[in-house]
Amino acid sequence: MSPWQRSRGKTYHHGDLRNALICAAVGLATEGGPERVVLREAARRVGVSPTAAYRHFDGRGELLRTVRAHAQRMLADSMERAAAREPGADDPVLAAERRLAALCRGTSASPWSSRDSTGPRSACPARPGRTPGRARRRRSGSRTSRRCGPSPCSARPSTPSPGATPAADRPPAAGAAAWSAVHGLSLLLLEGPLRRLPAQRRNAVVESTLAMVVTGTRAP
Amino acid sequence: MSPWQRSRGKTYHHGDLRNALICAAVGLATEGGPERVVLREAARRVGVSPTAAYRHFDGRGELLRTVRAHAQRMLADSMERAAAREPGADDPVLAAERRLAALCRGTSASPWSSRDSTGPRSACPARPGRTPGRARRRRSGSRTSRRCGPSPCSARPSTPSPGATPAADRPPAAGAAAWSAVHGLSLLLLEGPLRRLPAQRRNAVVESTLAMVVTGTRAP
DNA sequence: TGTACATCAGTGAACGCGCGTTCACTGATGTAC
DNA sequence: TGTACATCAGTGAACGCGCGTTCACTGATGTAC
Repeated sequence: MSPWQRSRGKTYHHGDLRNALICAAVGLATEGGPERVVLREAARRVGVSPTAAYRHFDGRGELLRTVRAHAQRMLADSMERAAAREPGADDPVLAAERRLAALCRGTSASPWSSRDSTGPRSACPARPGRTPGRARRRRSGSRTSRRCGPSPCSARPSTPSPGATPAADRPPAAGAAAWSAVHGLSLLLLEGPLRRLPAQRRNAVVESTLAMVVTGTRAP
Repeated sequence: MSPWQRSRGKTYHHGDLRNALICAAVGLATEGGPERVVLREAARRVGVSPTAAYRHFDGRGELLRTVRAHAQRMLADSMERAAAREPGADDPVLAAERRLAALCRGTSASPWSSRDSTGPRSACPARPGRTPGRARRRRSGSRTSRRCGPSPCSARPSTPSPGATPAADRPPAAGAAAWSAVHGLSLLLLEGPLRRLPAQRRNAVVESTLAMVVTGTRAP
């Protein structure tokens, strides 16, 4: 379809294509994990030819990396917001436990499973045997990127979160235990056998897990 | 290559192709999850043409289902073996806790992440848009399937395990908490950021998580 | 003990599909004059 | 205020790839006689 044949209201220049593609890819990743981030499908959802994506990304790899960064930011945001909502407590131990529980709730409340930020295979191309050619060099400082905000999908920009993933090579054992529980809970609820649990049972499972984490990691 | 051109020692009839294909597919799933179970690749690893697989499976879907069942059986086996190795205790509570811990160890010791048995997308075809044709009807009671054992990859046949996944629709909340921790731990260790942890730290993380589960789910 | 023959279990070529990517192109946009 | 023009941001066609699957085939195998 030629540009002038487009229906009225659709401009030839999208105006925010980079962010729109990220949003579409984020949707794909949410639905089926990083492997489902398919450049052509993202372009299709935005209503644009696959080629257009190469104006904004070096290729599928860069789109995927961008989506991953976005996922991590959203997860951190969700955790931070949950922790911020939590009222304090006079007892510092109680306050810490509440904050931990809130962080955990933030994790499982996020539409982003932590799998998307932790899985090692997220970085692999969908077709491992493919040798991608060299993407054309993009122009820097394009009008569009100047015009648009840095955060797609209406997400607020975020600062690094203190609740984010600890260094992978040296996790404190108790922290890793809590991490395991929250990570596992997220996966079971978001994409595992518990994903169809009615809200009430779901809450019971979440609270039960948090209670286990808080009680089980408390100093003896 | 025609059969008579094959190197000596390779028979034209494989003799155990069904199991060999399952083993290859199991290897693929272990490396990269269910999405990586690629029929052609499995055939390639066995050294057979892709078409040959259709003598033993209705198509990729049936191969995948078989692999999944196999994964679940291996996981249950691993858990059962670990529990059986655990010495009893006079105190029934202590005995139950030990058994629980052993079951958990069995889970994370299995080369099969529980993801392979729990992920909802495991059932999806790798190429969702594909409409597979009708596979040819296979002959029943072939010589090969009569000749070969039911358990590929040298796995012992197993009985249904009491430690297997609880019913998805009605998990006891405390059980789900423990499940979350073990599930999460497995994923972090097997394919997450903790996969390169040295053995000592790895054990510390496992034991710490088990302690959290045991302490955290103990009746108050 | 041979032999003929039905059936089994493989083969290679080919199909259509969706993918990532490249190419040459063209209308839209912004700006210098 | 117009206009010419460089640049931007899209387009459609095409490429090669690997995939699942189908087809017609052929050698190996087992068995009835």
